[in-house]
Amino acid sequence: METVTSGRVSPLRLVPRNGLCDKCQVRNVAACGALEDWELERMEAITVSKDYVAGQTVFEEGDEPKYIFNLTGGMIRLFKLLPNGRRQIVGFVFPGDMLGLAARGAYTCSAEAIGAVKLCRFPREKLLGLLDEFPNLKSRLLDMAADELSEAQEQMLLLGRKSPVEKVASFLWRLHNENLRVGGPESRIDLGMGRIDIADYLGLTIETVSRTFTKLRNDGVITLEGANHVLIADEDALQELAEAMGD
Amino acid sequence: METVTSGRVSPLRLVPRNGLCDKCQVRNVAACGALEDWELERMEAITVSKDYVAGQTVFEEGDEPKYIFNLTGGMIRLFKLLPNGRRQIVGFVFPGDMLGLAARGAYTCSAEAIGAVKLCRFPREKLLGLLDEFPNLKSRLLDMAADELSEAQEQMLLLGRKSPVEKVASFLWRLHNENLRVGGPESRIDLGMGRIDIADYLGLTIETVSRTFTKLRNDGVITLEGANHVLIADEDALQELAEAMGD
DNA sequence: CGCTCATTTGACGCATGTCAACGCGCGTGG
DNA sequence: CCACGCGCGTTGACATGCGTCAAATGAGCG
Repeated sequence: METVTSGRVSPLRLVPRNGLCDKCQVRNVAACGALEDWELERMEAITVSKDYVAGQTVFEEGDEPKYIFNLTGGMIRLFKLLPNGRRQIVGFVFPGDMLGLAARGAYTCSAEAIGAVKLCRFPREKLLGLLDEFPNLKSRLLDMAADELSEAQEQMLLLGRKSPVEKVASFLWRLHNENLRVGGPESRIDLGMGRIDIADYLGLTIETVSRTFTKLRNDGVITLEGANHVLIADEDALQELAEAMGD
Repeated sequence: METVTSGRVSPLRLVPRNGLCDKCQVRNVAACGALEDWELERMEAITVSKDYVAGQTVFEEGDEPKYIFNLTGGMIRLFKLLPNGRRQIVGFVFPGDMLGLAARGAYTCSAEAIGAVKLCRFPREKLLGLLDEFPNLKSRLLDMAADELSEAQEQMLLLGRKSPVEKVASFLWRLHNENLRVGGPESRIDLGMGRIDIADYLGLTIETVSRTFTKLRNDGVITLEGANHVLIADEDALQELAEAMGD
């Protein structure tokens, strides 16, 4: 947050043009925030806006990566499948995040819309071509890749070495921080997905996820508002569980 | 393997100079392979070669990332620790790989030499400065970050959804392919690390790792040559286990 | 009101972690 | 040269936490 990223946003003026990007909600957090106006125009020329419905596939693992995307609304799950059907969700995509960037030769995982989704689509080749002209953007993408890698490492720690309670607490803690980042409500978390997605993200079964929510409620750490909303009752306790402070 | 990476190596001539890089063993696989001779000279000017002994720390999670490294010999483990001491190894570094590149603001994990290690060290700021002059290198780093991310996703799948047998088989399969990549022996795998490292990489205990090796031996998939060398007895069986084809 | 699907809860078993003993190789020192 | 200790790996006995299977409950919607 306090790095290269933050210094970048300020000097941009949003001059009125008639393109997509002017009304883009995520421009301040997305990669295009690194662009000057004239660069943005070039981007816009190769950009198409696309809508997806809940459950719709954006791309599948192994597909030729013809496009790179920028999520402007909704939420996407990235996952890999084993031949026997077991699924691991390797990440969620939030508004402002890039999608399909890291793919070289083939998408390394599949992407599905969780709810209704809106995204900007760029032909991969053309975007990569622009990269040579816009060194700013290239650096920005490198930074984003670094952040993704860092998150992936954190997730490996979670999957390999955390207990179910710690996993669920970590998951809630992350959503909470994502809320804070985009200036959402203080302590009300919208899960935005079902128990299956949570389970496949945390390497658990839906039953264990459900039981763990119940346990956290009984321990006074959270309150449940229906199945899809969580109120943080004891923020310190949640953080300690998430970071596995108590043995 | 068949992507951007492979086309890159051919046009380079190794003109005789008196620098470090001329005798570098990994130049063909490392990032510096993307450089022209005059660029390489610039790199060399900021490069220092360093040696580490077994178990020595290269950097620790949270440290300010003053340096970026390129491993030229030996093997390094990257790991994260939980407050209670549990450890997750998030990756191994092989000769030719970059180290500490993704860090922004702080190293995201710790790095230790597994055996004796030799690496090239670049001051981070200076290297990043050179990036603006060498767009080739920047692209190459972006590609390397993409590959790392892909590996991380594969590891998440392993940690979250594979059984112990599948985990160990995957691990052996990876070392096997790494062997092939660098033109090593066909079916003899040098583990190069102890059971604790394997366990902390696969999210298991050392006992389970040991029992799993024994099971794979009894099932005729591998042969054990001491504790540190594995012969692949049934390559197809190993691959099927690694990719979780059965069940 | 009743269907369907998601979530919760319960009962049970097994796989994997835990704790402990043993064997082996290796270096050190008597 | 052998005795010893130490670290590492293997094996065994045991327990328990999580997955599996099944049923109950609840929410959304026609």
